[in-house]
Amino acid sequence: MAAATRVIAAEGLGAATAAIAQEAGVSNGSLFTYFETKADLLNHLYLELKTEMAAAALEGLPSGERGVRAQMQHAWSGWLRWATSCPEKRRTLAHLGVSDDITPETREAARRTMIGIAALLEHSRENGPLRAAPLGFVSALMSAMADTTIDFMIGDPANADKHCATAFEALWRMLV
Amino acid sequence: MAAATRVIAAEGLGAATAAIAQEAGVSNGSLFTYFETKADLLNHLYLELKTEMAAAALEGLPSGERGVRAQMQHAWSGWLRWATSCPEKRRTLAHLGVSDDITPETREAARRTMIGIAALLEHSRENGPLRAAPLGFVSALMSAMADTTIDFMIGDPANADKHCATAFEALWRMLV
Amino acid sequence: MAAATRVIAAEGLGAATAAIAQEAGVSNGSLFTYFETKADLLNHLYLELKTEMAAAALEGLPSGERGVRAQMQHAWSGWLRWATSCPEKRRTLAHLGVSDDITPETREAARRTMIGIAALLEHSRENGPLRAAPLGFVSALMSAMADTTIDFMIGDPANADKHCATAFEALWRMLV
Amino acid sequence: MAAATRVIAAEGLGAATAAIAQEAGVSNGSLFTYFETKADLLNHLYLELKTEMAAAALEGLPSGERGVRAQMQHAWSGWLRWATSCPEKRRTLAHLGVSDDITPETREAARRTMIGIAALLEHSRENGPLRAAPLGFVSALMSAMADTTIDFMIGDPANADKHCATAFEALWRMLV
DNA sequence: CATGAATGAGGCTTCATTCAT
DNA sequence: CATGAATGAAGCCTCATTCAT
Repeated sequence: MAAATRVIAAEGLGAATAAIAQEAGVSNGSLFTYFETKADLLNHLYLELKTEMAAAALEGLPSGERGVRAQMQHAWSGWLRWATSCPEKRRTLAHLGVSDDITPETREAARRTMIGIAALLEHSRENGPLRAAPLGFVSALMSAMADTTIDFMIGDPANADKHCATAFEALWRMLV
Repeated sequence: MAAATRVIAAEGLGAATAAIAQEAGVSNGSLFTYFETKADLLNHLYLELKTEMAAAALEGLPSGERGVRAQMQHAWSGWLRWATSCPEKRRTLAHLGVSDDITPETREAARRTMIGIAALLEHSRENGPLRAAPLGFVSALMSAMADTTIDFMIGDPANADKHCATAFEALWRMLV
Repeated sequence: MAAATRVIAAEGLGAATAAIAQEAGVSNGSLFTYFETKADLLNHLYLELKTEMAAAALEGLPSGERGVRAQMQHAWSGWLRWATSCPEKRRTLAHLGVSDDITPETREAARRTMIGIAALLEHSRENGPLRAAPLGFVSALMSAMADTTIDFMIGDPANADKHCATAFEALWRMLV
Repeated sequence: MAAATRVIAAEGLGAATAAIAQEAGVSNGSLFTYFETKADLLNHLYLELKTEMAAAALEGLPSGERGVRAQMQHAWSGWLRWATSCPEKRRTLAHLGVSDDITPETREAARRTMIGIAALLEHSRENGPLRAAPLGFVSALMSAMADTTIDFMIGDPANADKHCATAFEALWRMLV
């Protein structure tokens, strides 16, 4: 799993299964003891990374009495910090996100791991101008902004925190 | 070029050059008379589609005296309308956007075709809260929002105009 | 052994040893405790099935005083009844019969298990037109006719007995 | 095609496509320019060999006024002579005949190439003891006898003609 | 003796690219 | 310049067999 993350981050989804196996220190045949198919491996990896990302966002979430903005900002920071501190995981996740090998079932499962964040988002926008839009749409907008911000944080580490904060303010203006 | 758009929209970047040639009605060998390499073809296609997209956004742009908001809204609508009315071009562009075969030079050239939009954006945010952020960052945020919105417009055509408008308002709140 | 019969009947000689082991309810490794090699397993299986087939043909053979035709017909019926009542064994035997993994030694041993039938055949043809042909040739002709008949009995069960009798009469005309 | 015949005769159906390509003097990739699949190659080969075999049996067939027995004997000789003079084709055909890769369509097409022989057979048995049996059954019996005889002719070339004649007499006793 | 994960050679097939015609 | 057969490297996956536990 970790080996696959590294290899895919470096070579993209075209990475050979043999390369992943080698990076993992096992024979190429062994890989298929654990995953029936390359696609199967990719699906597992996608779900694992998404789950880890969601956990990073929600870890140590302040209680609701601190206000939903504080909660949201915490989640945003956690999310972006995780992504910038594990650039390989993030890069691999980006590759997987656009792969045709990821099944709808896996995407749905991944969506469910982010349900906590969706709840926060729902709460944030409930009285704001986006209150009438589909939640999935608002979520997707937020994700897209996060991804973009992460790219800039990685590309310009000196100002990473500033970009993170700037984007959050922009997001918040969008929502409320 | 059009053939490549159709084939890549349908089969992804893994599409065989032979399939593209066949769709274009030429022999597979001929393809390499026009493009040295598959990667070369992809780079040309990327640039062409990006250029067309930028043109669609800026076509019929109202004069500055109508206000920058009106200009921006026009560009936004043009952009999204183009993307939703040519889903194959849009899909192919999305594939190309994440390809490792697109060179930095091509990406830079593509960026330049969008310089008109960037100028609009610069003007829009000049007194707003994002005035201090790098323009590239703000551009990327806008592009990400546009892409996301396009997905929802295509997925829910009945409400396409509503989504388009909703997202523009959100974008504008972000900017000013 | 029984598991191998079932699996090979279903999947052919390409059946994986792991599949056979699983069908037998043992681990794939254990299979190689009993058989050194897949080829070894196949040879044992071939011999077992051939032996069983010969036994089915000769079981309850009437005494010689009833005449050699009666004996031969009994053997023929027993043989074909066995094959049609155990189609998996028959199918597997057919697969094994053409396999390169079956050694000459095994084939020779299998031939010996059918020595009783050969004796009957020898007795049947001793004054007939095939008296001068090599016994092995006549045996092979009979086997080929039996195999063909079995196929038609399995494919057309309603007339199985009729086909069995028809073929025996044809065989007998050949022999005497 | 000829290369495939040689390689399959020597190595069986497990023969690697690469080996066939090499024997044919082309690269392994080229093989798939002509045949979509290994199975496709096998089906073509099967049909070609069957067609050739049928042609060999019927070539120079005497006119009906010489009597059906003379015609049948001519066909039988032609058939067996072809098989014994091209042992590789014959061996390959035997392998293909039991392969799961040969589709029902191909088998049906092969059957049609032998329709001339079937007609002869129909004529031969029309007043004989097998007149009531399905023609397919009688055909299959004849084929099985032919195959067996061929094996003995190849294994004992010195007596090939004698075996050929012996078997024909046996066949004729069966039929009339 | 049983287990089952590990092995790695080998098979089929794809495809970007070349080149003789 | 067009053609399309030929190329062969590379990829995914299977499976008989081994061996540490």
